[in-house]
Order: sequence, then C-alpha cells, then structure tokens
Amino acid sequence: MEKDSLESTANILKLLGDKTRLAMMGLLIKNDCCVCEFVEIFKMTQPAISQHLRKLKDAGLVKEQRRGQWIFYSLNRDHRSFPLVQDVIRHIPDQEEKIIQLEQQGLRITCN
Amino acid sequence: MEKDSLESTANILKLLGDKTRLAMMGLLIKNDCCVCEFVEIFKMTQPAISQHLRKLKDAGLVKEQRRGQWIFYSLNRDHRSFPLVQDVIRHIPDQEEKIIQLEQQGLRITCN
DNA sequence: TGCTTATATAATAAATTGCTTATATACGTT
DNA sequence: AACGTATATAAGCAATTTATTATATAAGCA
Repeated sequence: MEKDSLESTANILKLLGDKTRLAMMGLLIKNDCCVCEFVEIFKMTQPAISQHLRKLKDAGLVKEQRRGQWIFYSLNRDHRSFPLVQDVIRHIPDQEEKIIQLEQQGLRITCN
Repeated sequence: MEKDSLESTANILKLLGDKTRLAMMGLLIKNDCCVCEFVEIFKMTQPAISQHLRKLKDAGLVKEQRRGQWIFYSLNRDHRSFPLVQDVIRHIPDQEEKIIQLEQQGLRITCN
C-alpha cells in the first residue's frame, strides 16, 4: 500500500479530528452537498460551515463546483490520502440518514 | 464491522492528528517504549513527552506499566477504537527504524 | 436596475493546544 | 538516610482553533 508521510497523515487526521468535518466527509462520500444543506444539517451558521469547508478544500480533500446559485462540494477521490480518508470513514456510522431527514423535511430540494 | 460514534471517532482522530502522537502510536504498535526513549527519539523535553502520553492514556489508547525505575507504555489493543488506530497506522511509514537507530546509539539499553 | 438568496471573507473573541520551566513523586543505589 | 535517575504534574504563555458578527461578492429574478 502507498504510505503517506507522517506529517501529511497527521495533517489529514487533524482535519478529520473535528466532529463537524468528519461528518461532512461522511456525507460527501455518499452525496455531493451544498453549503445550505450543511447549514441545515449541522444547525450551524453559514460562515462556520464555510470555514470548515475551506479547510477541507485547502487540504485538497474536497472540490467545489458552482451549479447556478449554489456551490456544491464533493470529495476529491484523486487525493493522495483518499485511501486513508476512506478507511477512516468506514469506522463511522453511515451519515446518509441525515440527508434522508433533510429530504423528508423538504429541505433538500431548496438546492436543486 | 463495529462502528464507533462520530464523536468518539473524531476524538481519536484529533489525538492522532499530531505528528508526535501519531509517531508514538506507530512505534508502540511494534514495541513497548519508555518515556526516556521517546525523549531521545523525538528530541523533546521530558514533560512535553509525558503530556502527549497522558493524552493518549486518558483516551485509553495506551497503557502504562512500571518496570523498576522505568514506566513502559504499550498499546491498549482492547480499546474499542483499536481497529481504527490500526487502520490509520497502516497508512504511515514504519516507525521501527527509529528504534533501530536508538539501539545503534546504545541508547535503547538505558531502559532495560 | 434593484432585490433576494447563496456563499465567502474579514475581524474579533473565547477556548484549546502544546510547549516551557519549576517542582513533586517514586524507585534504586550507596 | 541521602542522592541520582525517571517520570508526572502544575503554572504560565504563545500559537492555533472555532465560533460569532459584519460585510463583500455573485447569481437569479421581478
């Protein structure tokens, strides 16, 4: 298996070592999401969400793509440390439920 | 596979998201180590090392065992999140080299 | 064009982290 | 008992982190 340096691994883990960002990654491995969905799911202010996404983006773990009014985030599956990310996500509960709840509240479609 | 809660996983990752602690875990998966060995390997002060070990111990990731004058640390392989720890460590370079260097310097035996 | 919505960024404040130095504790040896 | 070595703990401090509020930017629509 490809090994990453100690330092880069520690940096990835530091990013994932936050409940919100870890859940974001768990969501993104199943669905692309836009900022307003994260705001709704995590009940956090929009700037707080944007700043977490910024950190993930700066590390190259996520990509952004504008779709009209919205900016959708997705996992960068080409990242050197993506296998590590995948392994980590396997250890957390499935996050898709949060998306389903959002859909049931009719809040998913606000971004489609 | 057993899944840990999002929160407990994030807490583990936060601990591993530090270069020194991550390397410590990488070392401990191969050998028990005492504090003075870590001090030598990481070129850090003894209190700094002790504080990192304290965090790992508080989380239950490592155990300590006194052997005469020395206190040896070892991984707690019974920890609920040990499989996660193992998976993470698989992604970093082998740390045993550091122990070998220590032995070559004759510094390993100071703790035997 | 002007308004609304979605998002980013900047400034700031509070909490946390990781080190340092100083000191305490525990064991082994003389 | 006194001393030296190994380790832990406490206090203090600088750097980092994470949130908040305020503001800027960009797209869609009346």
